[in-house]
Amino acid sequence: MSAASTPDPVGGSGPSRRAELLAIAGRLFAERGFRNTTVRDIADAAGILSGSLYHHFDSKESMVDELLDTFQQGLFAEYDDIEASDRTPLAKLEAVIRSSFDAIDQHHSEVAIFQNDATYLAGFERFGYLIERNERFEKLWRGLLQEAVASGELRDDLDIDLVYRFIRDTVWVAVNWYRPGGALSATEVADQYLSILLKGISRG
Amino acid sequence: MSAASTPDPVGGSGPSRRAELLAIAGRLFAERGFRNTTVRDIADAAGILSGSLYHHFDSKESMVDELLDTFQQGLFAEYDDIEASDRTPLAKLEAVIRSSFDAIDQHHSEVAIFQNDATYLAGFERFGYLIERNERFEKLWRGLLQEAVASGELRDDLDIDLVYRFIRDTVWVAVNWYRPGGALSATEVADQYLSILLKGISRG
DNA sequence: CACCCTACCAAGCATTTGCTTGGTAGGGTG
DNA sequence: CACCCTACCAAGCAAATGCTTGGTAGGGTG
Repeated sequence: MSAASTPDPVGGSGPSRRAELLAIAGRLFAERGFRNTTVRDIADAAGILSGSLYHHFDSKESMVDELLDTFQQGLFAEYDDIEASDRTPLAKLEAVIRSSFDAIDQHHSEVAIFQNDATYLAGFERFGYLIERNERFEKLWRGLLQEAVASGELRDDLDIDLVYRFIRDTVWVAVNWYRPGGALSATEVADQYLSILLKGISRG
Repeated sequence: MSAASTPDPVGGSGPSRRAELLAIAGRLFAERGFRNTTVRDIADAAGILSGSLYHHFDSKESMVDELLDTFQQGLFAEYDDIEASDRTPLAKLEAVIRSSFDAIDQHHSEVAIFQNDATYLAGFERFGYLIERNERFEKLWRGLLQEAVASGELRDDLDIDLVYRFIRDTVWVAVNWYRPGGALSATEVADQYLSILLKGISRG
């Protein structure tokens, strides 16, 4: 049972079978939730028997693990670039928000899985990194908010904790209705979201 | 097996055992999700054996059904009052939002269950009413928004669909972090949310 | 041709899950 | 005391679920 080979043992012809299966699993996890997706569901969707999945992966957990870890690494790389860039705090915040809508567009399954199952998964040692990264995430967003208040770009009469949660939720919850390839592009959605967030919806 | 008696067969001494069990189930459903809460979990939390639950309820589904249906009836009664009241569209919208934060405070479990499991449950005939009420909900909120735009109270340069989802999500997602009896009261949270929503977070 | 490797099948096992069945303790009522 | 009702227990069943084991078809390589 060597099984569960390393991610993409080869490097030639199109998406490997392993990558295909992972994408299928991701879609199902995103739709039904991790715990409510059975290995038989995944196998059925792939046209194979459930046992055959274990030729490619150690366990069902390994699949989400790989999906979430890979996705988050990419996202944080973008965040780090933005944080290190030369902009005002508010401009950084805007960039981070746009980058997040982009993630919803480009990595829809992973974002949905994270939104729905991270709390549950974080309860296992294996997924301890979810907690660490969540703290890192919160520190970054909250920090940008505080700097933007300090720099005078944002109102100072609001509860920062509440504003933080407001923004975070508003952005990420969009994964529940946004569909890649739909009427509005991720950029258009981000534009309007930022307009509402910054200027409000009331007239004048 | 008459079993699964009508809600609260008696009418005297404090919360009936049945009501207690329902509250326990609600808390667990809210925490872990409906499908991830087993009847044994509920029974354990209540200090009885799982089979004993079936003296009070027909099925696990009956429990969520009763929880959600009862809650929604109350909520829509409030919405109807507001809609029928004598206020401007924007004032109605504000009232509806405040009423929703109140629901998060007073019926935390039910709101959480609805947020997490409504999509899944709506797939069953028994829960068809969830779809109907969702349409009614959407019609009401969206209608108020349109009227408020028409009356000149709200900006007219935004995508109404997007604004609708923005508000809806922003309000209800709060159930994930708001805790009744916490630092901020539901009213205080509603105040700040409305301030952000209407005026935005940017300065000036 | 012999060998090996990838991707799969066929069968099944242990555990968990929702629910059923038949029974019982204990309090109230005639 | 006889009777009944509520709230439970004890035991277990059928289905679903994650995963294991041993095997095989088929293509590539020496």
